[in-house]
Order: sequence, then structure tokens, then C-alpha cells
Amino acid sequence: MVGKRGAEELGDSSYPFKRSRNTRDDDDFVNVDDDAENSAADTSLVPRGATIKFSALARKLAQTRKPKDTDDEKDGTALSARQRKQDSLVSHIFMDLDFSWLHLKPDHSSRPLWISPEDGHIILEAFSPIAEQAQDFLVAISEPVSRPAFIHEYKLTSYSLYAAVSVGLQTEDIIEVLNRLSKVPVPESIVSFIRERTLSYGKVKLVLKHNKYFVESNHPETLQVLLKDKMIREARVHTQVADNSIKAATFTTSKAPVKGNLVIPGTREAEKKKEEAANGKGPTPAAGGANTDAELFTSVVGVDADEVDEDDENVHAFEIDDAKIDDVKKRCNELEYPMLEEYDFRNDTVNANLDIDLKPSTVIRPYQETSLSKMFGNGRARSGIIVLPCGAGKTLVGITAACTIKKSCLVLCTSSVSVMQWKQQFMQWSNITDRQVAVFTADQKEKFAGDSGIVISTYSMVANTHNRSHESKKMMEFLTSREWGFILLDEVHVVPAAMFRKVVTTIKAHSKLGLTATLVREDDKIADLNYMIGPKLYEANWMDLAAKGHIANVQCAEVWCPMTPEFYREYLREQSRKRMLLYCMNPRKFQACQFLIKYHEDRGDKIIVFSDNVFALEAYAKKLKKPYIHGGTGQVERMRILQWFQHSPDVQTIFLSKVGDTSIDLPEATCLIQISSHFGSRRQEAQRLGRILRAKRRNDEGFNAFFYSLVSKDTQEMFYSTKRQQFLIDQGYAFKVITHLDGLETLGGLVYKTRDEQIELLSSVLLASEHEADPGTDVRAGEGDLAGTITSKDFGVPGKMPGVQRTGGSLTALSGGQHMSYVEQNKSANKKLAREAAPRHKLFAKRDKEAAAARKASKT
DNA sequence: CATCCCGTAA
DNA sequence: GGAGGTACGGGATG
Repeated sequence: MVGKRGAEELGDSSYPFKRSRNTRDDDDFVNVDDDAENSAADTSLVPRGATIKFSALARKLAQTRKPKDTDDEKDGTALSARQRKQDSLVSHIFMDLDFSWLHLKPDHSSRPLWISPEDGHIILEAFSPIAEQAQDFLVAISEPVSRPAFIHEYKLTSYSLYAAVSVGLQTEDIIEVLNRLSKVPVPESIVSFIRERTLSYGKVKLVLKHNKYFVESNHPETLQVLLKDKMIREARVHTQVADNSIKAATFTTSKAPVKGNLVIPGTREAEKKKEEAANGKGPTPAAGGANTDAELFTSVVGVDADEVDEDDENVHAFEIDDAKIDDVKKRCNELEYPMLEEYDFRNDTVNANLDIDLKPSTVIRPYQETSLSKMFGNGRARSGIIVLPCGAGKTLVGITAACTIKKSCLVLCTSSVSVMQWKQQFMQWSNITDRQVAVFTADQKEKFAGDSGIVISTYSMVANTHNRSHESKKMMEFLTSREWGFILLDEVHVVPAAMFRKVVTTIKAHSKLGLTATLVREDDKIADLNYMIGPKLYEANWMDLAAKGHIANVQCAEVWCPMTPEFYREYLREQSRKRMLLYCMNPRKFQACQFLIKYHEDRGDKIIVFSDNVFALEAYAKKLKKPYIHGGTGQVERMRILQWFQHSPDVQTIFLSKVGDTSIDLPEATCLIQISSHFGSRRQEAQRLGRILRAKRRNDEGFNAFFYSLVSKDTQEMFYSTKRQQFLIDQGYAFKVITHLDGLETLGGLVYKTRDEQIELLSSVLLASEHEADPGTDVRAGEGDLAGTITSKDFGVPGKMPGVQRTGGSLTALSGGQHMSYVEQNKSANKKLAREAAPRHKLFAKRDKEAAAARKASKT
């Protein structure tokens, strides 16, 4: 709905909803309201594929509509004829998505939700007084699709309902609350969808016992159902012990999965406990503890959470082969019996406890508490994923979780830099000693002392199975031979990659927690996380956090830089691979960049300029006399530049290539400029924005951080830019379009001001791109060599990149994003312009000749 | 440290 | 619907 979202839409195929619209015939909703106010238009959702404009139009059209319609064929009155005509008119606009037949509740205005009967999309009026509560609830049961300022869109999916169930919500409560919040009665299709999907959820568990995996259930029938599946049957391991009913030895079932007196450290509740203890009162039984969960629930739901009566005494289980865990989990998901992974860590007597706690001074923020309460809601540790924006303290959430579980813990990150950061954070926030935190990277292979501790490592270190040094082998043995209480997966969105997913199976852990800021990938693998790690337990709303001051408030802008005529002419002539270089090196973009740097340096901002293209990066940095770092920059040099940037008032601006996206620990910056950002990667865009979210609040104005994308007008860049912004727009960020920078012309020392300078630049660009085309040049070797332009044979072929253009139905339009839609108008005119044998600058005459000669030579 | 190889993103 | 062909990091090795 919001452009083409593909990758992150979970469980897309799983809708049983029919597209039929016979409801009109078999219900009498339409006859209920004689109230003129309840015109048909009000009952229409803002449907998929229709714009807001359409709905306004529909309202107008339907204003005269009388509530009675359709079945009075026999009347044949002029009225019903007119009605039919109008109906068909409206229907024509909405096509299949005309939901005007939905019955609107009399007090609909006080209810914030619209529910689409067809695809499970839920629209929330974010301006409603109870929007915040409704949002809490919706986040629990559905996937946020888009959350701009006023209208939020969510979507019910199998996975989201799975998540809802695993956080403790029950089928009827979900339906009840939905109904309470909705302007229309929850459509039957939705009710049955929820029932159907939640029926089997939570019935099967995956349990780790004595280093072996068991599929466990209270209902032997369920296991029989699963065993009917060939794949699962083959994964089963037959043990000599009684096959079907292993009585769990250590931590089966006992009783009631209520939160009991589990206290997550660092929370207000923990504070309370401490006070009580200090007052000598001793812990009041079930003080706070048992309540907060219920409170949380009731505050949202308005009904009491029933005591869950699971667990009769007998638990049935069968063992499965560790190598096939991944497949079995996947299969179970497909069979609609997703396996819960819960770790009853407090009753685990097999694995040694770890003496770890948060430092008394550490207090966690409300949203961190919320996300953790989803994880520990029933007193056990649920596996799952927590999504928090960068800079919102993901690390602390992970550490707090580790402090709650108090068992051996394995932390996995993407780079060795972040390994060190995690260690440092562990030392900073918790009372863990240096000896208990072991680091496992290429240069450090430590083991912790004692029988429990924390190991921090990288994915590649653990996933790599071949070609290991002796020490690594020994270390791996250490990691794989033991049972881990808890595994923390940093940047969890990388896990679905073929290599990294191996870790999930090779390491045996009772519970897993994935942390990420951007749960999107440009491929379709993100859904795999659901069975690999677990459901998404919590996803923060960036705008909320910004509003509450936890992360910076960012002003986003896209700066449109027109191409100079010379550059544009070359752009139109060139093959796709050189095009990109041309629009990166557009002199006007140079100027815009210079202007913005100047402007923000004067304000006292720290500025980071990103460029994916190393050639452009160097050219810009050298021209504007700023330090730059790219992949080829040595470690020492990097540190020096970063030190300058952080401490020296003289260095306010640095230029970074892709290195800055990951693994460089960037100091705080308040302004970010992108000069080349290719291939619409939403994750990269979000990650870069995250670099400035830590910015401290400044009191003097509303925004305290700035994010600019420089885009050459009328080039493919516009196209990718729009796509890249999608994620942020869905998070509620509004991109402003700046077409003119005030005062740019008068800026002193403006670069490439004269035409001659521009042409010189152009020729150097063309020279470079020629040079780059030489076969056999090692891209990595050359400093100053043109290190690679990304190309694709589809690059720039119209119609070849589906889904990048924003479609009319997008709610993101409401965020101001509609200005972003970019379609290259009148392409044929462009081509024509390019074909016309306009006189080119004499500088290129020679080059053209050579190029022609080269082409000829290669043909023969 | 440079070099290889591999893996990843998009 | 899928490959694209590049910048980058990590690990192992000499």
C-alpha cells in the first residue's frame, strides 16, 4: 500500500479474506441508520489504492445518498435508481475497496479505528485522545505499516497475532478490544481470521534440556499432528527414554506463568522494592509485580487478564535433531503451530547462575521497560525481537535482559568494533567483572573464568565453519558444547543472511533476543526471523521517542540541485554506469554541499557528509578541504580524524564513505548531508539518520538535528532517493523539498562558479570514468583511482524498477511525502534532446572520437 | 602489515 | 522475478 513494501510485509500471503462483496446483500447494516449524518461516505475507510482525495470526493458524492438501497429493486423508484447510479459511481472510484456498506457505530467519532474487512489493515486516527492507548494495543497485535503525523496504518498478520498471543493476549480479548476501539463492528472476516490464527498458537514449545532440543506440548494430539508431517517426523530423534511423555526433569510446567515476583532491574518497580527493603518492611507479597502486567493489560484492554490455565501435569515431548532445528521451526510455522520459546530461567537448576546486576545508579527509560516487560511478561524469558531506533539505548535493553536472566550469555555483533563497545557497556552499566566478560574475535580469544559468564563475539566468528585456526576451533567447541541461557543478537536484521543464520542453529540457547533499529531488508528474508528468533515483541515509534526527548528531533530535507547544462547533456548521452558519477559530481551539488556545510558550521554544528561513491567522496573532500575516511583509510588515520572531529573546534566536518554506515563508532554529530546515495536502501538511510539521533537537545529551537539529501534534479537519483526515504516516512518523518538555497549565489569562495571550472570538472569526471572502464584494474588498490561506480544493466531502464514510485494510495502522502513522488516526465523528450546533435564543447570532440574508435575495435 | 579469501548489502 | 558487480569488514596466513 505504501509503495511496494515487499520485504518487510510479514505473512502477506496468509489472508483468507475473500474479495467478494456480497455483504451488501446479506446484512442489514445499511438499513439501520436513518440518521442523515451517517452518510455513506463516513463509513468508508480510506481504502487501499485510493487516495485521500478520493475519499473526500466520495464524501461529496455520497452526501445526498439515502441510507436505504439495493434490495428495493422492486420499488424501481427514481430515488433508488439515482442511488444505484451513485453507488456505481462511488464503487467505480473505490473499485473493490468500497467499504461504504460497513455499519458505522453511533458514537464512532470517539473511536479511533477503521478496520478493513478485506486485508486486515487497520487505520488509526492518531489525533484521537485515546490514540496512545490504542497504539499500545495495535503494536501488540499488528504490524505498524506507516505512522506519519495524523493517520497511522497497521496490519494484522499471522505473525503479529502470534506475537500478540505470545505476549499473553488472548483471542477473545483481542477481538473485544478491537471492537471497542473500532468505528465499525469488527468485520466477520477479521474475527474469524483472528480466531483461526490464534487457535493453535502457544500450544507447542521448543525446549532445550541437557543440550538437546525437544518439541513439547501439553496436548499429545498436537504432537501427533506435527509428526504427521514428513519433515518433522524425519527430524525426530528416537531416544531410549519413554518416547512420548518425557516428564520434564528440571523446569517443566510447575504452575502459573504469572510474573510473580520477578523484577526487571533498573525499573521503577525495582526502585520500589529497594525502598521497601530499606524501610524494613520486607517485600510485600506480589507487590507491584503481579500487578503491573495486569495493569498494563487493563489499561489498554479494559478487561482483566484471566489467569492462564495452561499446564496440566503431563507434558509430552519428542526430541529433534539440532541440525534440523531451523527447518522444524520453519515447518511448524507453516503448519500454523509456531513454537514458543520460553525460558523459565528462575527454575533452571542445571545451568549455573551468573552474578550480574545493573549498577544501582542505572535506571532504564519507560520504553525500555515496556519492551522488556513484553519479554518477561509471564516471568519467563520469551525469545523475540525488540525494535528501537538507534541511539535509543538498545544496548542497555540487552544488558538489562541479561541481568534479569542471570545466566551465561552470548552476545553477537556485526563487527569487532561493536564487540568492544558491548563489553565497555556491560562494564559501564552492570556490576560484571572484567574476568566474566570474555571477548572472542580474531585478535582476542578469551574464555570467562568460572562456569558462567558472558562471551561477546561477531557473527562471522561464530558462523565461519571452515579454515579455523586451532585456537578458534577450541573456542568454538567451548561455545557449542555448552547451554547458553541467553543469546543476544545485535543488528538482528543481518541474521537472515545465509551465513549468519547458521549461528542460530549451532549455538544452543534457551532464549534469544534480537535487537535492531530497522527491521527491513531489501530482500524477502526478514520474515524468516519470525521462526529463527521469535516474534517482534516491541517496536518503538520514533516520533514518540523524539517528542519525549529520548532521541533527537530531526529535520529532514531533500535538496534538489539542477544539473548544469553541460553535465546534463553528458548525463543523457552516457551509458548508465557513468551517469551516476555525473550526477554525483554535479557542480551545483558541490555548491549546495559547500553552502550547507558553511551554514551549519556557522551554527556550531558537527557535520558528517556521506558519499557511497569513493571517487566523489575524495573529490568533494579535497575540494572543500575537509578530512575524509573511506574503506582504504588506515586504522591510525581513521582514529586521528575522528579524534579531531570530536575534540578540535577546527574540524567541524568530516566526509565518510560507506564505512560510516557500520562499525565506525561515530562521535556525536548534529547535521548530516548525503551527497550520493544510490540504490534505494531504506536500511542505510535509516541507519545514517540514526547517526544524529543521539544529538543533545538544544533549547533554542524545535529541531536539533538536520538531515539533508542532495539530489541532482531530473536524474535517477530522484528515483532512488524516494525509495530510500520510505522507511523514515513510515516512521513519521516528513521530508521537505528544498529547491533553492537562499544566499548560495553570494557565498564567498563558491566552488565551480564559472562555466570553465565546471567544464574542467566535467572533463575530469569523464576521464575518470573512462579510466575506470579499463579492464583489469584492481578496484581496491588504487588510492585516487576511481573506485567503482555501481552499475546495473537495469539501471535507468524505465519500468524496470517496479514499486519505487509512490502510488496514489499511500498514506505516507499525509506526512508531506507526497511532494517526493518523482516521475521523470516526458522521457522521450529527454532522449530527443540527447540525440540532437547540439554542439558539444570542443574538449570532448577528441574523447568522442576515441570512444567511437574503441567501440569499433571491440566489435571486430 | 599486506594479502588472500569469503561473505554481505542492495 | 532475479541477477546485478562494488565497497567493505573479518579472518587466516605468511
